[in-house]
Amino acid sequence: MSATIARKRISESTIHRLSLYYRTLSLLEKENYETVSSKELAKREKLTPAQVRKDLSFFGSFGTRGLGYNVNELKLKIESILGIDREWRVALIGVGNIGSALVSYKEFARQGFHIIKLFDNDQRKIGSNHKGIVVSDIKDLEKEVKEANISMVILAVPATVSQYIVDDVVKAGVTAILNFAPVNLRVPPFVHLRNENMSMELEYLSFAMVNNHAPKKPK
Amino acid sequence: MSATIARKRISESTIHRLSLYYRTLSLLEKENYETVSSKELAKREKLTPAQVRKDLSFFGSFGTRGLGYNVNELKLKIESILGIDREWRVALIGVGNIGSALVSYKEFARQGFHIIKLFDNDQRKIGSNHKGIVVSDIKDLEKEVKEANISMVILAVPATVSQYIVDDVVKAGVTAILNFAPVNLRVPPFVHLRNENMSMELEYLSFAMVNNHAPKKPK
DNA sequence: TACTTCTTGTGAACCATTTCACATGACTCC
DNA sequence: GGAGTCATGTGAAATGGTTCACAAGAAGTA
Repeated sequence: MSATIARKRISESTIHRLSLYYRTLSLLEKENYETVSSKELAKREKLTPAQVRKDLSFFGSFGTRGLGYNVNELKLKIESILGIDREWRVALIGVGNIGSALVSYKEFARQGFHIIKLFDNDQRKIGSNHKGIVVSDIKDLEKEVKEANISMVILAVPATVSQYIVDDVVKAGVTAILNFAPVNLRVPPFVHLRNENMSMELEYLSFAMVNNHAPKKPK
Repeated sequence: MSATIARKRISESTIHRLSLYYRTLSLLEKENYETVSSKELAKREKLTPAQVRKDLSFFGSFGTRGLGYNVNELKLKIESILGIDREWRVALIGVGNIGSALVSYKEFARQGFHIIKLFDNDQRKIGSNHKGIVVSDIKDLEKEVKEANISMVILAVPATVSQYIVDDVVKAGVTAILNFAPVNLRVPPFVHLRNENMSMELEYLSFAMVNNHAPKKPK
């Protein structure tokens, strides 16, 4: 009935792959597939069928032997595992280049991440309206985060100030932070911090080109 | 003299960590550090010193026993390993939300990735100017990519059209693509394709919150 | 030069993740 | 309902990545 609680520690890669499965299941659903096999799912993600089955097996057994997985059912299961079967109330801090792009990024909302508050420290931005949300003064962070019942923060502020801001965010009681600045932030052990480093993948590409790394591991 | 060619296959995680080391070394350089030990570097990245040394050891021995690594020297070495010791000519396709944010994203240029061409298929955008670059018609992709000697493409187009566009990009002879659309793209085996999935980390956060996953592996 | 301290570079040991391989169950068709 | 096919779920094996532990080199001190 409720989500299976994973006891064994689940690897980061497994979780990332669940995200991929979820996306593909949504697509399959739109394409009116009733069921899907680990083989088909694997093919779409360029993985092995065993990998797919093992990933899912950490959380239960959702398939039918001989048939595969019911697309809609599995999608719902993964939604519940990932915790995206609910509405997350998210604040975005830093309405610059990246920040404003993220406000309009529909993919977030589609997965249940709703940006409902914007903050900045720039007087010219405070009070302005982005996609129906008025930018608040970062000084009111703690108060407004609490009032709006925010549980996640996306940080899109310049690297130079991000440690100060993250300290404030933590003070405001937020325990999940997605950071876009290219810096290593310090947070207390009970706070979940993830970094989105957009240069990293470009650097990987450049490494691969220069070193003639095989683009994909051979099937 | 020239870059050490890695013979053993290097893991993706090692390369990603090199990116991190690079960033931290740049910082250390600014802070006027002469040398740095694997211990200090590890501390800053929340890794073990052995991990740092092992990563570097795949490419040579850059340190001095008893002393550590020369900050500037190691930085240059990593630049050369990652292939960011040169200017990469990059085209960005799709001047929407994300696309326009990326044009102004200074971090790319700082690492040698220069966006010098913009493309879109929207007549209202074609001809407009973003940060000094005039948006070209996607129809002229092949011609302009060749003329401008582009070797990498950043794809920031809607998921629905991205496969068509990536086909054109491949036809134009580009072999390194960074895709921001949440789809699995098909490319020939000789093309390097990386995906930047911005929802993935939010989903990881949500998973972690819901499942009380320890935010960080204990030291 | 002998002694101490520091820190690298690296095989070997350890641990985690992926893949294999197969028993098991579901469905279909004669 | 027996035979054939398909595809899951999962221990066990294989592979890959991380950490350990230590020999060896560099610098400083006396």
